[in-house]
Amino acid sequence: MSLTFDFVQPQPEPAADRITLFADVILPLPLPKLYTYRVPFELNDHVVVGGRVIVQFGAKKTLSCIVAAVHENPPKEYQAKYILEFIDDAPVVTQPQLKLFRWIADYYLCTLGEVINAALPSALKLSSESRVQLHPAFEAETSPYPLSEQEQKVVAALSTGEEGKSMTFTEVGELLGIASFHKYIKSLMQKDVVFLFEHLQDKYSPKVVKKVRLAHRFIAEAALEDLFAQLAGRAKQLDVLMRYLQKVPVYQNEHANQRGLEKAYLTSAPHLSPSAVNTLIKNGVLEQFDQIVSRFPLDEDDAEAKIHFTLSEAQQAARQDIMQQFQEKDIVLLHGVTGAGKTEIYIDLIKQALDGGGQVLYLLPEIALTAQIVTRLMRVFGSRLGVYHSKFSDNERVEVWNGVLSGRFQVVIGVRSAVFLPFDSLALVIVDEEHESSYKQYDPAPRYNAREVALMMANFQGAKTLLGSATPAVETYYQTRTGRYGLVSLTKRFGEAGLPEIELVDTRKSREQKTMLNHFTPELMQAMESKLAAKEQVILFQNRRGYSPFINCLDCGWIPKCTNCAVSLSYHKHSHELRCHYCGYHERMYVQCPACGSRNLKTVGFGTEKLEDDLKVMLPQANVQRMDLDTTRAKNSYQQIISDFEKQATNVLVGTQMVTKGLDFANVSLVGIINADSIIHYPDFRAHERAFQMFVQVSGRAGRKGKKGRVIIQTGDPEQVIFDKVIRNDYLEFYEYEILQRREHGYPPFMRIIRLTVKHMDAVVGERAAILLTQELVDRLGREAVLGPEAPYIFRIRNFYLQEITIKLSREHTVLRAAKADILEAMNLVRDQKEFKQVRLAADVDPM
DNA sequence: AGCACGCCGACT
DNA sequence: GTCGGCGTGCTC
Repeated sequence: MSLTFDFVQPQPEPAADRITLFADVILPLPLPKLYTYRVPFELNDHVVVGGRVIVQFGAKKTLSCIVAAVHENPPKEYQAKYILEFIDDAPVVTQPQLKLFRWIADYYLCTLGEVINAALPSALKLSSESRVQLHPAFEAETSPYPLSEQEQKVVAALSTGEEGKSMTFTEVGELLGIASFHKYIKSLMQKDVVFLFEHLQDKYSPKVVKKVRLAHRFIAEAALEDLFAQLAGRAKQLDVLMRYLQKVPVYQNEHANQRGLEKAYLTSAPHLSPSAVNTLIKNGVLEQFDQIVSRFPLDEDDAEAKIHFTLSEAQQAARQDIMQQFQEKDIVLLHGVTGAGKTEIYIDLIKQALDGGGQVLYLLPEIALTAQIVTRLMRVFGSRLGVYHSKFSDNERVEVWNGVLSGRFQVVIGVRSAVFLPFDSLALVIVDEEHESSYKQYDPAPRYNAREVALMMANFQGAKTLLGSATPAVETYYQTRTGRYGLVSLTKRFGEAGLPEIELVDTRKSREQKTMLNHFTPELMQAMESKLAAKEQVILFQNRRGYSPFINCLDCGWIPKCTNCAVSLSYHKHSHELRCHYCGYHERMYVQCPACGSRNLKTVGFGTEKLEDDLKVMLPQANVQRMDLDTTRAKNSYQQIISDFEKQATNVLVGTQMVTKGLDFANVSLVGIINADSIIHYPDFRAHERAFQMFVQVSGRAGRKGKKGRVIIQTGDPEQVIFDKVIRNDYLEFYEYEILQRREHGYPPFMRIIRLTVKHMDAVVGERAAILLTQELVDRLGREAVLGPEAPYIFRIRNFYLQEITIKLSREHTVLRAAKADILEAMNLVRDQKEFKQVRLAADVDPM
């Protein structure tokens, strides 16, 4: 595959009997339509739908893009440019994927380019880098323009070496040793000394290991004996050779020698001399060669280590039930309490699907995709398992992509974006923790929900989908009631572990009685002390990071605010900073009030950091660790905190959402929810659902392996209906209560919501645009379907003023289709107004 | 998304 | 007088 090309486009005169092909391509840009390029005739055989091609887009840009369609219809309005180069002989994006991507773009109101951008690992996209080359007509003696010293340097570098040598911009910068080298390139171009071109590079590089093997002529026994004789006295070389022969049974198996041995195995061995290895290579005893290897190595031996487990009776029954329901329904919800052993059931079903020859996709939220679960699946599925994680490098992602394409990986366990992988014969899709809001991508388009995309993909490919959760999304459970989804419930915890006992503690009462110890009620404090004394562990959940959400001057009332967003700055004690949690703006903590000079600066409210600080004082004997966005930013810190907790090096773990899922530690006997009210009182129709899920999920961390756990929820309002359901762990009752609310107020699952956000640097312009958009929507959809415009609670983020419009639609497909067309039309109408050219509009379908 | 073309302020 | 700011329009 060569990626260099020249700009002289072939212009064959099309003969009458020649077929001229055109390709519609998807550019990796947020453009609403496809662009049509002409296929050079002699490359007609190379066009593949789903393959990458290189085209010139605009005056300067060269891009790689995906062929979406090939046809013979020349565009009428314009002259199509030629495709410059074909990168792939076979599609990297398959037909089923293209179909799915079109559905995503359509459903989530975004462009195909945006979907492609999110879907392809960036290493499958090509990067273009500008290069300079000496102009062929340039001759130093005849050039009419004088060159500066710097310019001469560049010319000298370009004229040494072979004809037509080129340099990248970066290299020119390095040569001149300055950052501002662009002016010299520009000047050289004006003087016709150099010209520019774009060079596209494939960013994916396979992993290569250096290997060695015994030169062929020594394989015969006699030759080898001769060799030993020759090397007599060269002890180091003999050592190396002995080690090689020990590891590679040259006699028994000549192929073993062909495969060779990793060079590093010899050079980095403790008692061998690396230079002796090199000498043997130099003298032709050993041959060195490169081998492309997978980044996901797996010894065949590992397959032997497969674990065998048997399902419990309850699990067995659930599995049977799921299979039964799959007979009639494509989608089944497995509603199982935390710790019921859903994973074993999944594994069993995956095995069965693989035996039938199909592919399996197993989706997990990012935080739940831990090394533990991967190791477990590896043991069962060995090299057939691909792992798709956002922490992986791009090269690793390309390998998973190609592995799915080639059939090497039949099972993939992955996060949200794994739905974009090139499956073509899915038999089973599992969406674990299906209620998780992290399945929904919020910011850059496509604003998709991986659960819904997975369901659609399964539908397209005739696969069955199993949704799993202890606290199913209300929308999902509703579908089991309508009969669209099947339902299987697992209500008992695996292995005797009972459900934890949940108690409410009234913080208002404690405050009145002045018995609060910082932010802890005496009940929680006592419970912690007794659990710690019993050498058991504690998890504390507080849904706010930092030390305090804001600080306040006691003398003049000043509160520091973010300069870019309409929020107060949170105080982070460890870094001595005030930080904005929306845009990342930060400044040093003040010693005195900049408004009045007072030193009476008080922190108001509390976050995880303050809890950690307080606990270290209040429980000096305990080892307290904090787990939130701030302590897990570094690559392995999350794993480190988990493993410390697992080894019981830490006794108390304080954290945000992160502590609510995936952590299964047998020794945790107490979970504390510090401030339940902040979770319940949230201006959103899903607030109660989220609160219920969070409380139940975090409670599930308490008590495993036969120990009964205890959960203490601190609240100022214990009368809240939702607590009653949480305490009895009664999902059904919660559901019945919640579905009534949804029906009454016209929320999902009864109505569908599309949220439009209008952003502008100027609040007034933004508001005017929002009013116009609302009017246009009302004209098309009717008054009752459109709510707003309204400035959200946080009305300015990153210097953009926000306005929100909420559209409620009936769930009927035909209504939805028409409405989406209307919405796009209204948005385009606003965009086309001169006054609103700078306005940014975003649509979020099914926001969470 | 880039990048070129096109109209108004501080400099050789 | 020009260099260059970034506003808006287009890319097959």
